[in-house]
Amino acid sequence: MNRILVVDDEPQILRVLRRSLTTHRYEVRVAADGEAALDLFHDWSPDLVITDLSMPGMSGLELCRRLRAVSAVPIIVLSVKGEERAKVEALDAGADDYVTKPFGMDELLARVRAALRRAPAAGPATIIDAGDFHIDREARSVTVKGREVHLTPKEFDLLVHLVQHPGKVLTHRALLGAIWGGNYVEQTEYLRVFIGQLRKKIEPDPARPRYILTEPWIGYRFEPGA
Amino acid sequence: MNRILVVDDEPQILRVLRRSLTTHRYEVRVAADGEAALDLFHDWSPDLVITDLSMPGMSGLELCRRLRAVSAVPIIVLSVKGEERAKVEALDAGADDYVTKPFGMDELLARVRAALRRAPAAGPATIIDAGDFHIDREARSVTVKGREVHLTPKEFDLLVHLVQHPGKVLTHRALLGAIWGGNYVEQTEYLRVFIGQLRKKIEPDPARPRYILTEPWIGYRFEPGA
DNA sequence: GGCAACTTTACGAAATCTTTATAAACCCTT
DNA sequence: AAGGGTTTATAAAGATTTCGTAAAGTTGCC
Repeated sequence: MNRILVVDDEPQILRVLRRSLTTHRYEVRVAADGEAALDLFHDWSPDLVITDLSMPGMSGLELCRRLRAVSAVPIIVLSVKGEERAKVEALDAGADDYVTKPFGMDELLARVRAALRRAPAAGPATIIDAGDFHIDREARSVTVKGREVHLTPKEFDLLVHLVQHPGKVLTHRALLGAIWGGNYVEQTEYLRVFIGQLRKKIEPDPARPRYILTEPWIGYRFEPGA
Repeated sequence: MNRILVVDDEPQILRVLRRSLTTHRYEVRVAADGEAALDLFHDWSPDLVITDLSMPGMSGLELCRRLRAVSAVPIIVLSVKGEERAKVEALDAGADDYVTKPFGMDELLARVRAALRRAPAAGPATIIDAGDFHIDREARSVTVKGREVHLTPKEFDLLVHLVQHPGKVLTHRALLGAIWGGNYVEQTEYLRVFIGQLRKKIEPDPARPRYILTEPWIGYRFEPGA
């Protein structure tokens, strides 16, 4: 069931949207302003955001930008303004779609479906199964061939990143950027020691790795066993 | 530069769209009906499709479905109909967005940007198939006639470069510049030894090369087998 | 303080890249 | 077709960079 966050300062709109969306089997939460929306977004990680453009405090435009800074979640902007200028601004601020009020509920629902359909892989699954590996991202637990292994946070993130791209070579920079952030893309020594730790914990014979293969001068590659 | 395929049966609309899109640095091709659009799509693989809804022959709706059957390319549907019904149908047929004529060009351009922004980064093809060769650039793997061969980074880059220009002679300078950088265009000895290494790994009989042919005094040429 | 996780350092081993040497192939001139 | 000069092929030694690993130092939290 997809989660939709609705942001608007008019209680009446909120009521209508919530009811329609709920009856179409979406899970809905609402926020009355941008601040509350951001909080709810972080706590609840919805699959789609529908926001009004003009709100007290943070505008819908600003909300788009703030969301885009941290997420690729689909955003649909609602507004009474039909002016082209506003549409262009909103779309360039990161909105995926722009619907002018008054709108037909069926159209909005169709646009919601379209936005969700193309959503980047419908949100990373919380459980990952790949070969000998079983990973639960929520519980942050890992088992290899049924044997549970304890990983530290960084080790866990590193493994998840590798497992999510089986067979592909991930460059040192890509891994460092993903786990440690963009300021650490040069610290290849971090990678060396953490890959070493990981192998010690998950490889049957750490000296001759079977899952995490090194691609000299480039990066590392994950091969799911079996 | 992004490629956009525009489909409409009205020459006037085509002219307007082509001009606006071209001046905004998109590469544009047009088709007057669905059949032509599908052909052009396969030959040209555009990054985005803009199509009218009502056309002679295959409708825009049908075109959406046919495209969706083979691709996730973003589709923007244009139509004079403002009826909600048509919008819902088009969006559910796989369209990403729906714009009613008459529309503002700025809005359409903004929607084009939005659609391209969330498109899965249509970078240069990651998989290259040429004759006996199968190269996956993401996995950095190479197979020749199904047999996997391991290449070092420089060897890999060199091979990819050759394979990307089958039948063409690449000069020493061009290859050196592409793989080692502009400061090494004179080090033809590098090329000699790396071409040698490559042939040792991929040629059935390295002494009588079949894939990587030398063009004396000029450079090297790649011939895909089969 | 004690513990776990992370960061930093150091060094031998491994892989790749660079350089060199020699033989073979090629082109041009005579 | 013979010879000289140039380019190419190949092997192998040398240099450089990176990788794996252990261990010591640091940070933050209970």
